[in-house]
Amino acid sequence: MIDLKYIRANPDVVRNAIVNKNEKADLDLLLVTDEKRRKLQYDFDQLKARQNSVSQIIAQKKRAREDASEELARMAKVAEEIKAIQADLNAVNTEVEARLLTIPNIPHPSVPIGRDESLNEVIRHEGEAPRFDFEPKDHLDIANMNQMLDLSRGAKISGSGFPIYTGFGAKMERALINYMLEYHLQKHGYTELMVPLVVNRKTMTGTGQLPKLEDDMYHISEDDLFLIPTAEVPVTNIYADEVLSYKDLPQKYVAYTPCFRREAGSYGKDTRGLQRLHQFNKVEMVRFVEPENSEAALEEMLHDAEDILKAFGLHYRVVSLCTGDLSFASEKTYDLEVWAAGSGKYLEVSSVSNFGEFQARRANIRYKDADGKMRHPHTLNGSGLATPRLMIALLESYQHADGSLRIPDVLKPWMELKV
RNA sequence: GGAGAGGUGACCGAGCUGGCUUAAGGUGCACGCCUGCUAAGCGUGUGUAGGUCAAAAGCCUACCGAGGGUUCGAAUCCCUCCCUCUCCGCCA
Repeated sequence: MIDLKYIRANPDVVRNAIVNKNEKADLDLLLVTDEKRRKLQYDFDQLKARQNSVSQIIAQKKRAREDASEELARMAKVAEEIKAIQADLNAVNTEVEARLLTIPNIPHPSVPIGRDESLNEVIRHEGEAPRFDFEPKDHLDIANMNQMLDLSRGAKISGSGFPIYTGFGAKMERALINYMLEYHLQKHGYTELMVPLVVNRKTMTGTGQLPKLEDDMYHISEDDLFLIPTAEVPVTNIYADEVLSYKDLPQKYVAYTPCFRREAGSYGKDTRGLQRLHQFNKVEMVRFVEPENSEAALEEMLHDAEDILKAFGLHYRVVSLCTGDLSFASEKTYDLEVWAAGSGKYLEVSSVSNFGEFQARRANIRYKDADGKMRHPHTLNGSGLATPRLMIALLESYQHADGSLRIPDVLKPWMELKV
C-alpha cells in the first residue's frame, strides 16, 4: 500500500495512478475518512491525556490515604466519553485501512501510459526464430504424437485446465523445473525455498492479491485458506511483520511451486493445449533489496529470466507493460514473450516486476538501514520461468517433420539422470 | 482432536498479589574514552506508530500475540480467538 502521508501530500499523483491503471478506488472518500479519523484521534488523545494525569493524582491520594472521591466522580464521566470516541475511532480506522488497501501502486515514470496491452512497449527481440522446410505443427499435436500429455483424463479427474503429463512428457517437465532451479542457484546465486502451497488471507493481502482478485483464486472456505497463484505470495511474505537489518539485504530466493488460478472470466480464450491452465508449474525468483537498489535489481532479474530462454536457444521479445496492463501492486513490469514457432505467436513465459515498497508496507516488512532508520525494503519477483508456455515453445521450435522431437542439448543431462 | 506450558521492545529476559515501571536488567547497535594491535573494560545514547510544529527540539497519545470486557486506572484480573512448545490420540 501507499504511505497515507504521501497520499495526503500528493493526491493528484495517486489519482493519476488510479486512472492510468484502470482502477476504481475512491481516493476522495479515503481522504475524507482520513480527515475524520485524525479529528477523532485528536479528541481521543486530549481526553486520554486528562485521564492519565488525574489517574496519577488518584494514585497519589490513595497511597497517602486521602479522599479521592471527587476525582473519581469526574473521571467516571471522562471514561464514558473516551469509550464512545474509541468506538467511533475504531470504526473509522477500519474504514481507512480497507480503503487504503484498494489504492494501487503508482507506476514508475518510465512506464508507458496506456489503457491496455495493445499499448505495451516492445523493447527488443532476442534470438532467432527457427525456420522449417515443412509446415510446423502446434505443440498439442507434437505432444500427442509423442504421448507427452493426457488432457482429457486430466479433465476427467479434475476439470479442464488440469493437465496430466505422461511418461516422457512428465520427465521433460520435471527436467525443466530442475534445470531452471539449479541454473538460478548455481549461476545467479539465489537461495532455494520450498514453501506452503496454501496460504491465509493476511498473506494474500500482503502481496496485493486480496482484496481485488479473490474471484481468481481457489479458496478453501472451511479454513479460509487460498491455493497460491504464484510462489511470489508465500515467499514475499516470509518476512511479514519482521524487522530486518540492512546487513540482511539483499535477499534472493528461488522457489519451485505449482500455481493455481481459477482464470475467472477468461473461458474460451487461448485455451488450446497448455496455453492457459488452472494448475501449472513455475520457478519463481523473489528479491528483497534496499530501495536505492531496486531499479538495478529489476534489470538484473530480467536478465536472470532471459538467461534461461537463451540457454534453450529460443526466440523471444522483451515487453515493458503499459500502465493499463500493469498489475495492481506493480510499479514496473517486464514481460518475456517466447516465440511459439508452430502457432506463430508470442506467449508470455515470464513477468518480472518491481513493487517498490508497496508490498513491504502491506505485509509490514521493514529493515533498519545503516543510519538506524526504519524503512521498508523494496520487493521484486520474476518468473524464471513458467513451464507450460516454455514447453510449448520447445515442442514447436524443436520439432522434426515427422513429428518427433529434438531435445535441446542443455536439457539432455537432466533427462538422463541415472539412479 | 484432548491435556499442560507459554507468547513482553532488533534479540534475550524480569514484572503478572492492578496505581512512584508511560516495561527493570542484559545483548546487540551508535558515538566517545582507555589500552602498542585485537580481546576485554568504562561512559553516554539507542523502540515503533499517530498527532502537534514551517522544520527540529519539545510535548501529547497509542503499542507488552489479536480482539473484547471489568475499573477512575490493566503488561498485570476476566472472556474469545490465533500462534509456539511438550505430552497423548489419529495419520503420510
